[in-house]
Amino acid sequence: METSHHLGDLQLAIMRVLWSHGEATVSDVHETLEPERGLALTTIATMLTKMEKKGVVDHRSEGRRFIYRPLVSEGQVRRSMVSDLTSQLFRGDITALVNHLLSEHDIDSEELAQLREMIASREWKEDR
Amino acid sequence: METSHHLGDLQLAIMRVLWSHGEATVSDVHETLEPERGLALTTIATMLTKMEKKGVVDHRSEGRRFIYRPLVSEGQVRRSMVSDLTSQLFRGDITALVNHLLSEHDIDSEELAQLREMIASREWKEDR
DNA sequence: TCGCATCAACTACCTGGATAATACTACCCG
DNA sequence: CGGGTAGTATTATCCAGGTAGTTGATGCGA
Repeated sequence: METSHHLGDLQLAIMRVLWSHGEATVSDVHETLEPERGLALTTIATMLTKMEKKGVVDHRSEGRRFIYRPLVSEGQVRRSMVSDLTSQLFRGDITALVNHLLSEHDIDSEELAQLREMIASREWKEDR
Repeated sequence: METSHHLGDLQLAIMRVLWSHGEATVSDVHETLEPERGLALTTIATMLTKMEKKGVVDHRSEGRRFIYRPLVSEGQVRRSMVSDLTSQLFRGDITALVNHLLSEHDIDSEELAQLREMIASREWKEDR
């Protein structure tokens, strides 16, 4: 598997709602996203239908309303999207991506220290 | 500026040809991509037209054929696409992305050492 | 019970990426 | 000079993401 779950912007926003709520109705999602997006409720509903067709969410009926539930985890989506980008732009070379991040994006010394920490603890784990 | 140069798969492949050749005709691009993609020449031509309309390439005529030239650098595209992904998936937190890379993608100890090196040299540069 | 509010279904439209056939044009060669 | 060829322009299709109106069912409140 590892079936390239490529999601668009709105789809991600919807997934984020589902991930944090566990499950949600169309209205729930709509209300949550209303402030920053101001989309019609039908837009959300349509999107959820499409996403269900794609297999990233699922629903069950409760009375006349649909309760949606994520079928893929945030981790899966991240892995898949990060992998896609890495292979597209860096021929799959993760260190090349990190190198890019270090040289082309602003990282302050505090963050650098954090990164050093992360790597160190990875290395310990490695030769355990 | 920093105008979000979001490119699709084929568009990236075409850009890569232009970046490595400096400039190229439609046929050049077509011949280069033929092996792995097997696309019609007109497909490449159409794509280049669209890309020109978007402002990522440029052309001049030489006789009856067009010589295309990239208008954005590989670095710009990378920055822009990596930034997009980072803000989409990690709320712009670069260290979160690196953390994700470390824990969710396979990195061998040699690569870890490389990363440690990168960070170290960054830190020196930082407190110069 | 009747009408209104709620909610999903259906349909539609726009954009951009990907793909390609067909049409047009200008040059070169015989 | 006239036609074939090389090469661009035009046009079209398909798909997915994004956006939303209209319609249809249904249950709740007066």
